[in-house]
Amino acid sequence: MTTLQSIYRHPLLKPEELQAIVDAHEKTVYRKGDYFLKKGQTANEYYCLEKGLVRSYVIDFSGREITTGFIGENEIIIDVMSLFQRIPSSENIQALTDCVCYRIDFETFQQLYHSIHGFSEWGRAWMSESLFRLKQRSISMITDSASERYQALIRQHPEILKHAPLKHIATYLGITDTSLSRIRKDFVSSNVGT
Amino acid sequence: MTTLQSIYRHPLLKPEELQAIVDAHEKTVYRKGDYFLKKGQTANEYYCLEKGLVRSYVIDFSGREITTGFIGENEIIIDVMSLFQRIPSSENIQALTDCVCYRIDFETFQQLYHSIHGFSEWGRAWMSESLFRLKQRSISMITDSASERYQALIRQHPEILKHAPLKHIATYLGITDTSLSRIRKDFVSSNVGT
DNA sequence: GGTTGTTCTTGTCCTATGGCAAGAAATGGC
DNA sequence: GCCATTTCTTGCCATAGGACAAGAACAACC
Repeated sequence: MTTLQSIYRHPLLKPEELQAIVDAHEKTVYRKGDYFLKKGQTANEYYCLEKGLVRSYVIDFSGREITTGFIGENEIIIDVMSLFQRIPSSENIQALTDCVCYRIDFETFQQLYHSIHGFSEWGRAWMSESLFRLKQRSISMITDSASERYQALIRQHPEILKHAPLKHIATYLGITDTSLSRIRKDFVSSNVGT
Repeated sequence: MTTLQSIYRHPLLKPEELQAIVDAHEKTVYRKGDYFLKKGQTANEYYCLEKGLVRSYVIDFSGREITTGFIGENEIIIDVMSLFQRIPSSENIQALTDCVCYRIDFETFQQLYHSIHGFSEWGRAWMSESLFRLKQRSISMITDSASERYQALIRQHPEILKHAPLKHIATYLGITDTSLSRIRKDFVSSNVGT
């Protein structure tokens, strides 16, 4: 199963429709450090990530980078608000590693979205799940300790450890890199022998 | 401008299409304490709120209620994941006051959604904005102090003060009601004479 | 392979918020 | 109006995580 097939899997998409969607994508390569989207730009496309790791972040009022998300393989690299509302992005999206991905531009997407019934159903399902995950994240910020959030993140995205510096992970968790360093030390020593 | 017209305003919706959408809703009344949706139920409709205030919440692992959102007038009362994915809801949605709202069931919605081009555009725009607001909330949990978050919430939804007990507001902000009580005291005294 | 910049760890002390408990105030039946 | 319940405030002490700074480890570049 390819990246695109796994991303677009949906019960209402017939094989030939899925094929049409897949064919609308164009393979693209990004190098570590490249930007998929910069704050202030209006997105004109989105990307399905086959290989690599990506980070999105915003700059807060005091100039500090706050990581808003990590995007892993078989996930979509997109600023929904910028792409669909045609407004300048408020976040930056940057490759943490070299990336292989599949690009589709807005116009092509729109045309497929409105001509293939199952595709707009897929789109709504994808948005629903994004909303759900984001809500889970908000709840986790409230109910879980920083250490629990760290462990959950690493469980879901172990590749982050290799490619993102502590400070990026820390701002995603809502703590300082100093604290994360201490949390990680406790975590390691509590695992000795396992 | 009625509640429904304000909620469904969209550049691609022609007046007669908007009218068809509006006509598909049925006025309903809820009493304070009533549930729009309970955890475990699968949503079969959503509601546009004309008058009143609503709270959504989940129960965490230790049995504590965590407020996940407040819904005010001219906003939509919905569990997106449950309604569109046809799965049991993980949250409870409850009226904090008597409410006047307009109900539309899933089947009717689906039919309009797929027959009126502008309506699915509207739906996607609504989802985009929901995602955006939720992301802003996550960022705010990281960059702002509890006191700043409280003040922002009250600015956006002053009616919450009258209708929600401290403990509901506190869990939404991610703090205890004790802390919120102290924060509010500081806030009041810092505003003496203004 | 040294130099420079970045990342990570660690120490010390500080602050925001939590936990718990008691009492005061408000609210809701009846 | 009275009682029971819930909500809100306050005090005391505990704790998680922050601020800052120094040094160690690592990486990158020439």
